[in-house]
Amino acid sequence: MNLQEGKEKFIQTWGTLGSNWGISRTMAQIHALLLISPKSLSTEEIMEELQISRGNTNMNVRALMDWGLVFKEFKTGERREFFSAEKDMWKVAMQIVKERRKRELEPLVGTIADLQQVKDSSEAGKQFETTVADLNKVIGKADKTIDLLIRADENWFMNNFLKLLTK
Amino acid sequence: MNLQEGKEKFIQTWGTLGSNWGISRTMAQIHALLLISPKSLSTEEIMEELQISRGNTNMNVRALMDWGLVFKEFKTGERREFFSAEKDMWKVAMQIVKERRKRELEPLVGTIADLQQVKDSSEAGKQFETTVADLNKVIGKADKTIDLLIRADENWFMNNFLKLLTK
DNA sequence: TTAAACTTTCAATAGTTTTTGAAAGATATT
DNA sequence: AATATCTTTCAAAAACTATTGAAAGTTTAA
Repeated sequence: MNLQEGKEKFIQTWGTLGSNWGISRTMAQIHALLLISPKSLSTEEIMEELQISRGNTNMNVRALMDWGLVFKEFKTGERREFFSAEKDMWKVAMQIVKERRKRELEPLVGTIADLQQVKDSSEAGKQFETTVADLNKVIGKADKTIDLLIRADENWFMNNFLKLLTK
Repeated sequence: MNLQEGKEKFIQTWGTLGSNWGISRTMAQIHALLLISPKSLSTEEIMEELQISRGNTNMNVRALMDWGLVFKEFKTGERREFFSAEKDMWKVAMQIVKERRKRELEPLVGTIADLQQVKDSSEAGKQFETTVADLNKVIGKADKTIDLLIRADENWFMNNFLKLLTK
């Protein structure tokens, strides 16, 4: 497999993976393209490389910036914007975990609190209460685990950063 | 909020959540319905409760069985099949993790091995190799973590099971 | 063996999501 | 101030995914 074939396969794979995870295929493909590109790319270059329209490119690049996975870069003497992705895959994974927690877990916690207000002594009511309480426990556990993971990671990063500064 | 409203909210919430995770909305709704139902339900009852067609019900119930989240039950003197969901939410979460690992992580490992065959000394080639190698490390880490999680869980279960047997 | 009860399949349809591309909106340059 | 370059928006179209419901298939009972 040569580089060109490898790039295509990587972009396709990342795209498919993304669509299994509620991320649009194109968004994941742009991300993949930027991940393997040594330099930042303009809208034009992304359009060209992935054969997609300007609007589509713009929308998805902005979504990637919302996710904190892609950043704008300005080049001196250039009016256009250039985009580049965070390359450290561990940071990428952490960022995705963080964002999903914010977008999904947090609203869920609120909903469950509401559902726990339901009181009903029928058999169906009992099962409902048990399931909701049990779900609440699992969500709580997941939330704590993710929190721990993020904290550990941030400390690790902070530690390295400090080491670098004081070296 | 009364039980009926609570049930509807639960089913809707689970459905939305599912669709963020690449699971079809209806599949997640059937799952939710079975989770809060104290008794197993027939196709007919699921159709009625969620206002969906027979074909749709059948397809999605089978998909849930594929995921190992729902089981057939036979009642004596009944020809129809009844369905019930695993109620222990921790087991549910574990089962989802296991299945996703099998369906996504495992194929990915193969693809990455292929991508690591690419050799190219250009700058673009270098970045490609670095990204793929880095991704490989993160995937490996994730895989090991999940493996540990599953093993720990299975041991825990096995331990409890043994305790129960020898009590 | 036939009929009844139930499950599965699948082509057509409905619904949802993504993409396009042209127009409008910015911002910089002359 | 007019023009050029680049970015953003959004309605319409295309692509994709889910759902229906009737027909075919299967199993059980008489």
